[in-house]
Amino acid sequence: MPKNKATIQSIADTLGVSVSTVSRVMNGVGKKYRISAKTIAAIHETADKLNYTPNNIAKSLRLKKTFTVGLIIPDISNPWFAKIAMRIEEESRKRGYNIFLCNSNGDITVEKESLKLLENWKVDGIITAPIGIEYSHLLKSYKNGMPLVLVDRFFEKAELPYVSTNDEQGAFDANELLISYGHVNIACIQGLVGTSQNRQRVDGYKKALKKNGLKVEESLIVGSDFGYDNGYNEAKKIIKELHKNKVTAIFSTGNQITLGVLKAFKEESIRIPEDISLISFDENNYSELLYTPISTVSHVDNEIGSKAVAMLFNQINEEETEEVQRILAPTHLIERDSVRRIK
Amino acid sequence: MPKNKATIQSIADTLGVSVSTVSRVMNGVGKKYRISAKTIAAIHETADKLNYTPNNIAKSLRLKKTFTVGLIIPDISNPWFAKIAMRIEEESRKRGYNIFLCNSNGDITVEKESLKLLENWKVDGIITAPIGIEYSHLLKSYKNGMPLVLVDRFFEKAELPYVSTNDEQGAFDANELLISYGHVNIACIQGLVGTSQNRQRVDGYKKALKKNGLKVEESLIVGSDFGYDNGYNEAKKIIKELHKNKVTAIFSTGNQITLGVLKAFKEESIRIPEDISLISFDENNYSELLYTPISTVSHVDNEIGSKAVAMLFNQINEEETEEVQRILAPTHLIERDSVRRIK
DNA sequence: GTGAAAGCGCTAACAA
DNA sequence: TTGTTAGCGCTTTCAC
Repeated sequence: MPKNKATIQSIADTLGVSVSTVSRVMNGVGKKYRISAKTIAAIHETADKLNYTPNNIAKSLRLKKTFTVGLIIPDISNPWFAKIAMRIEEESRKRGYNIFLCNSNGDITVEKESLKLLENWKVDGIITAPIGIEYSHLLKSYKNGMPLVLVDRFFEKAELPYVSTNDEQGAFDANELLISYGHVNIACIQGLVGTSQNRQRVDGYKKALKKNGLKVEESLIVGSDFGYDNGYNEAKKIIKELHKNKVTAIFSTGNQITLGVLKAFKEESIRIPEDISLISFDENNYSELLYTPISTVSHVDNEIGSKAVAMLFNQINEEETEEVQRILAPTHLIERDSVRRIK
Repeated sequence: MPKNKATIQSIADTLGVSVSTVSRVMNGVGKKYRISAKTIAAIHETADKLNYTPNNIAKSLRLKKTFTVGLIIPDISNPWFAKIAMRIEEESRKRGYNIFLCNSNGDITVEKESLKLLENWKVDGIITAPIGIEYSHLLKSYKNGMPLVLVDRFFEKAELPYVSTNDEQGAFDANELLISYGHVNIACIQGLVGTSQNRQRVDGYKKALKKNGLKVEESLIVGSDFGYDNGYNEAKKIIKELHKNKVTAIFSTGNQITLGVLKAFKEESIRIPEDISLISFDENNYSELLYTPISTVSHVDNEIGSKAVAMLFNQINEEETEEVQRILAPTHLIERDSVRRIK
């Protein structure tokens, strides 16, 4: 807090009026209290002169309301989360609320600390894209009366409101496409095990296989996180064992994984889709501009952020407290050139 | 602020001790004051039982310090800014500080509002990537004693500390490369006019031309913002007038512009670099995986965020108040296949 | 039309 | 070793 010292008190003192008068004027209810136009003008003037900035901290303490919403995101540098964060910020600002941002770094300990912190800051509500492994802390906070909405990821079993996308359906569709094109040995490069996202996508993959009478070969479900390196490494392994695993198509569960796979294929001179087919979760504006335009599952939904904010404010304003709301937005398939028909 | 009611007062009451005792225990200075182990345990226990969460608002008001830094970013959904924001959050957290996030949406009015807001919240310091057109509000705040650091963009004329990259040099290098490969009619697709970034990049372009005895043709400097659509539209125009403008190479000032250009070229069946050469500002992990791997100017510097935080804390802790610090990190050229030698 | 004063939850100087 | 109390800046009830 820098030195700026002006308060309503100091304004009142220099003008010889009371703090209540200044407070009223600063809050724009001057004429409602029939304070003389002269006084109002004088107050504004000295406020300017003294470089007065209202103290929201004091205001919040007094009002027991901070006009602030806390946001916990695993990684804002991920465009997907960043886009959601942006919408949340915008929508909150429209309602006169500000954002307290916390990165959880994909680390459950940091997530828990961040939650505690936001509670300490007495934010009016919390929106979070949880790591997705544990939720007792979130549930506790929510049960304790903290307005809370989950975005992007959720917990099937918990009584926690969320807005997310139906990744399982998306994954299912992608793999059905692969199967309909004749692929049987499909590798799945998964993301962070234990997250709802990963579970949904892998489940969609499995369901598509089963529904089409194919056996789920656990050794074909590989990888361990949503990063570029994971994609790169797993792709290299798959290529090396092509004679053994007979893989003809890969289902990548995330955009960074896909980029890693592409890099590996390029290094090994593996052509897409001639040598191997690829379909990926996550649509990006560069997807069609890659050396082979990639077929993707798009779960872009610009409304996720705004829906979450709306849900949160429902809770804050205690409209419809009856039951926890859940929204699952649909995904859709974008077909390009990365999948080859082999039958 | 949800209902949670426990305060140190209520803990004190239920235990029949004083608030100071509770305060001391909650702040971990219990034994320093030789409070009995029994009391300490009892306090922690009831705190737990009552679901006590410390009130940072009250604490801040009392201490006149919020342990909070404000961050104003034009567009958090831009990976470049998001990465910086992430580092800033991380580094601040390490120091026990939290982030108050404001999106300026590339709108100077919103930027000004955000600044005012952060002042009202009495943040201990501000880091901002300014829109880059006006800076009087920032300067005023800084002169008033608010610790402040600019990132990514800066004002040559203002006495404001910043950490940014030397985009002019990067642009210069890129265009010298083009020229050394025999290109003479080079189009420059610029970003938002008036921003330091754009100015730097366009200046680098001009300098390279001049230094090599080429005339700067203003009609070849086109475009108006850093978006995808701008790249797309301008590329289409350039192609349409190829017989007139004789353009053989394009210098794109940003990654989204480049993606737009690529899309346009693809639609028009323009080959890179056979039909036209392309070099772009901004390296991304997909740059080498595009249908033609793109030569880029990389200004990736993971240290921008952490340097900015370090600078800010210098100010907050009033170490070295003597002069405003400025850092310009170097860029470097990554050559790939998108530039053709024509002489 | 304006003011006095209580109190939001906390810390820390001073007392005991 | 623990307690009492003033006060951070603000809003708002009650009083005049």
